Amino acid sequence: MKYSHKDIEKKWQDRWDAEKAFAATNDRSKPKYFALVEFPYPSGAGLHVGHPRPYTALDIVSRKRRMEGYNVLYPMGWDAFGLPTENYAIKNKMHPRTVTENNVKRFKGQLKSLGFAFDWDREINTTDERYYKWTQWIFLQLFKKGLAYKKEMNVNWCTSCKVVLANEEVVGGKCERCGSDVVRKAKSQWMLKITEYADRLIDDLDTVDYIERVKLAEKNWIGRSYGAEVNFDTSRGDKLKVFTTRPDTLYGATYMVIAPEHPYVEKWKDSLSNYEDIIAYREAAAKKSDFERTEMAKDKTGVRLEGVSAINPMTGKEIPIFVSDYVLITYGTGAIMAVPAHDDRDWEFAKVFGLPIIEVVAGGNVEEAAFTDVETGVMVNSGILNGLEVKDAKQRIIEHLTELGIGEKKVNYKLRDWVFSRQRYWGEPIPLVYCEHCGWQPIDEKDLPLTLPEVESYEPTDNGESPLATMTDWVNTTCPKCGASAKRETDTMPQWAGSSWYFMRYCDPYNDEAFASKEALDYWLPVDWYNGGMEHATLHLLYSRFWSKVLYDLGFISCPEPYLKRTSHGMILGEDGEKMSKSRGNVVNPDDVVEEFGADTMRLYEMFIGDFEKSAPWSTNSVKGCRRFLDRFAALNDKIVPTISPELEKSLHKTIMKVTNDIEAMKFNTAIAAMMTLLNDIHSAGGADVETLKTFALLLCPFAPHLAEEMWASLGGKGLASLAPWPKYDESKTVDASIEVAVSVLGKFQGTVTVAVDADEDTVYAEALKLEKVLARIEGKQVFKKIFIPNKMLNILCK
RNA sequence: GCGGGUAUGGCGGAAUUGGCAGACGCGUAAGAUUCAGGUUCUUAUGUUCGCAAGGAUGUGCAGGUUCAAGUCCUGUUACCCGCACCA
Repeated sequence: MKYSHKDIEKKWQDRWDAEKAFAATNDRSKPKYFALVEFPYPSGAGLHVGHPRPYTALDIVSRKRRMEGYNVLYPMGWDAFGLPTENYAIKNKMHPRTVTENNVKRFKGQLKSLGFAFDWDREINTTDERYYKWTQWIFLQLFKKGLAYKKEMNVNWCTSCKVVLANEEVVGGKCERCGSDVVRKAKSQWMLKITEYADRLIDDLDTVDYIERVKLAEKNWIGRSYGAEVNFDTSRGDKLKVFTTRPDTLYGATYMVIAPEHPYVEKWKDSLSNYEDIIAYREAAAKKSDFERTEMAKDKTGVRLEGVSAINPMTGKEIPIFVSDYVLITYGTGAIMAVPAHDDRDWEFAKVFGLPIIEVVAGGNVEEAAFTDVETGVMVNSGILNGLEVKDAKQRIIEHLTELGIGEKKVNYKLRDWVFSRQRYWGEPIPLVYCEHCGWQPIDEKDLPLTLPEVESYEPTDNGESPLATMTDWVNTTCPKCGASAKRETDTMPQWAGSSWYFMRYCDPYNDEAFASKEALDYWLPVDWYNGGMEHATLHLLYSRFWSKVLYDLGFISCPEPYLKRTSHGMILGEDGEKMSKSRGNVVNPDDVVEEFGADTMRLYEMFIGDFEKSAPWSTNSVKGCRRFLDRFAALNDKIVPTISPELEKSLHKTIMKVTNDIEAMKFNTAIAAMMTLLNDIHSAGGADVETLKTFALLLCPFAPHLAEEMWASLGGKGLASLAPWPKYDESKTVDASIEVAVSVLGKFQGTVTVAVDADEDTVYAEALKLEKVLARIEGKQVFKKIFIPNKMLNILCK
């Protein structure tokens, strides 16, 4: 059989479509399997060679599951709201919807050309009214549960996109998307209380099978730390509350620092003789972007509050208070007790301002550097804590502070609430109305979806208002509660909204009564295997877990964790080993590869390229190697023989075993290597019988489905190979009757002997003595010990 | 600074978890097929010494444990990815 990918790929794709071969069924008696890949943002650039890597991997898994008899759900959709589309639409004077439609069409064609076994009947699109109706509905549930609130706050403002960014979207002080500077700007924003779920988002990670680095990234991002809150008396007669993870060092607190934005600056205004200086410092700090602020991290600056001081509750000593931008208003209480002897930052600050450094944990030299070790030190200069280890001192002091009523145990998180508003057009409208009498009111659920109005201009406004704000007809409405005139919220939701629950919609995509029926959700959820990019560990993954937990608490779904298993793929780099980018000119277009070599080669290559979890550079030569393998596979069609040797049969069964196991372990590269070995074996043997070749075709089917179908059909296979039962191996045919055992003398390899499986030490030794090299090595010496590992090796020790 | 990861031929990568390092593929060389190029097939291919038989050496670097180390331990270097004044 001459292999021509152009002749067969379209043919089988059409056949799969016509037979709805990959549609999930309603047969709920079968075990289900929900395999999920992150749905793409349909950008104008089209599919990138990075996309097919995870898609192929889970395509292989889901195809295997289907062949194993599962009712498989492997869906695909479009995460289509978002800034790039809107920007492109503005630039080219098109409607974002048109841009989205075009891009989706292109993406879908590309995905189809790769032969993925997606259930296209369940295709979803976040910009579809019938979809975002339910995104809005879920938002309303959050609002009604008190998890959404509006807050005037300093937000991250991208100067180029003219939009507010979530903390997660700011990378190194720059906009994650466009790379422009991000500055702070005070704006009133909708917030979601993800912090209320911080503990569960950490603790429930123990119940799921995520690769470790994803769990770690989430834990670090949430940043839970245990410590205490302590109230310090001040000379104003009020209390200044701090959070510390080192309450054990309280005796060493020689000054305090509050953030420049701390409300006490205003509260204490009358007592502050240098109030102007403090305000000047605060304004200078506000002008700095987060990035600059971090850049200056090395040089500690600050201003002492003249006129107010505090009392160290343990030593009774009066200590000064400073404002400094190394203390963040957004973390803890926005104020700290400073212990220069045992904190690097406090130490640096103390050196600049000439403040006392008092050692309270022995073990270092606090004149040279802060001693921050918590494992080895012993408490000194610390009254009731003297002699204790740090760990015990922490506990003791918290008990003591609690008794005195001036402190208590406290947990803090780095995680901030989720900034949920965007001042852009191409997003889900937030379904809330502001009434002067009733405040913020949800619109009636019957009135959902609240559709995006047609506007003249999508341009963002310089004052930071959403383009929707100019649509007075749309904005002016009536209060759902009292009927008085009211105004709609004009901000839209962030792109993360639609993707926070999309996997649930796949379960029941046409439902108009609910986001999905309880029955469908109970059957399909949780997702059995979810693969996606590492970059989403702290964004999408966290957000969607949060929404899932809320829906779980409200009784809409039955699982507290949406994804049972999460894996992540490595990036595909350019041929030069650098990240693919237009500017480097190293971008490979998947369409070109499919055109020249075929989808099967493309799929095979992307799996063969290396360890699935690691990055790997593209190599056109290696692509050719994969094509060669398929050519040689197709050639088997002309090499049918009546029977095969026991050796070849063994090779077949070993390959079935290896491919079966390797797919589960995501070791797609070695699974393919095993099939290459089998192919070499068959060619060396001069061919194989029909049954062997049919089995081989089934093994290859998840990887290179088009050619596998073609081979299966030409060998007389019934129905589609994609729906045939997955091959089984005979355990007894995977073990060799005889085996090569390595022989070493004094740990040095000398050669191998062939013996029966499970041959004992004496037998192997007797064979070993027939090896010339072994004899030469032990000649004239006395063998005093033999180390024997059955079926592996024999090491002869002599002197 | 903190956290995580990686390091194996000319290249991408294997190695049953301590037991023959380099599977599989690419590339390269020689030969066969072909008018020729391409394709295909055969053989060789870590480095090094040697005409050869054969020897030595070899998994970033330096030690260690062990009969035996790519794999375990200690130290160290380089690169990649997160987070980053989080009290």
